[in-house]
Amino acid sequence: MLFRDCLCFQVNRIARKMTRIIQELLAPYRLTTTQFFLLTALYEEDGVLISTLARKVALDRATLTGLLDRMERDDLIARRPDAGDRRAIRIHLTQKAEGLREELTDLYHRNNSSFLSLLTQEERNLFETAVAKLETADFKEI
Amino acid sequence: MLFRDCLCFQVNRIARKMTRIIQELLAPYRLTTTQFFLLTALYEEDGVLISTLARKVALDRATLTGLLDRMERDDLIARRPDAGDRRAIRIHLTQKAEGLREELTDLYHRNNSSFLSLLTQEERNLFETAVAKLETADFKEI
DNA sequence: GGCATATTATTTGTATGCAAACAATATGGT
DNA sequence: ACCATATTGTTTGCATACAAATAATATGCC
Repeated sequence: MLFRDCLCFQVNRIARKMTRIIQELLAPYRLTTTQFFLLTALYEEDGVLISTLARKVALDRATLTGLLDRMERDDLIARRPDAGDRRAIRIHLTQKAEGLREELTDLYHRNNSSFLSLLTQEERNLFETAVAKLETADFKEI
Repeated sequence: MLFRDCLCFQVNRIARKMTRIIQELLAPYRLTTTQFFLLTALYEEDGVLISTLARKVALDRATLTGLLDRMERDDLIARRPDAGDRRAIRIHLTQKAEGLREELTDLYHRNNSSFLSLLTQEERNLFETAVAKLETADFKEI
């Protein structure tokens, strides 16, 4: 078997490529792809705990700490203490982020449609299946 | 459309998960997943130029500089000047890396089989097609 | 109430990953 | 030979990404 046939490598390669493509679209907004995804997640539900957000975007909480630091610096989000739990912090969108909501949501849909338009319906279904299978697999005994 | 339905996000998510799974398998060898892929590429063809290697593993040359620095530090590869072109550098596997060839190749196949076993033959074919489409698309006008 | 345990977010340390700029060297046209 | 241009690998600066350890706070059990 050849190196390039490795499934993990292939997935990583197209992940990097897709990320770079979105990155270019985001240049006018001075946002990274990860920040864009995080904003999109927050547009769906604002004021969530950092832990909840981490689960939603499938990133480590430690990764979110730095990410949120930079987004707070750039006035995109604000950290606010949770009322009931003094350990917890809730993330809120700023006015600036709200102002970008429509444009970024539109960009999100256009970009996703662009990716999806490359695939047939059958391929889209497969992708969903494959993602679901890889997502739930535990790979305990390789 | 919901955030998690985004194709780019999904691909990135499973890429991270697959990478983490390989990472655990590699723990005994003190190798990262990227280093493992680079070694696998070199097992296929040794003594290649850094630029060639960068194209093969689809990484930026700047990324390879650091990667190769660490692998040289860990005595896995050696940089040697090219005979004909004084700008060029060829990457060679060390004895230590050669000593790991069989084990790592085996791990590579077992792991890849494990991932592939989740998919039916039809799904594998469709996946390959989808990856190829995403890989060759240029996304000039989104 | 008191304490072992879990959860929350952060810190630290390391390793990708890329864009832009750079120095050294090749190459091609004249 | 000369010079504009391209290519090669590196450097710098920035932004992920995660493991392991940590401090602060909740929770559950007695």
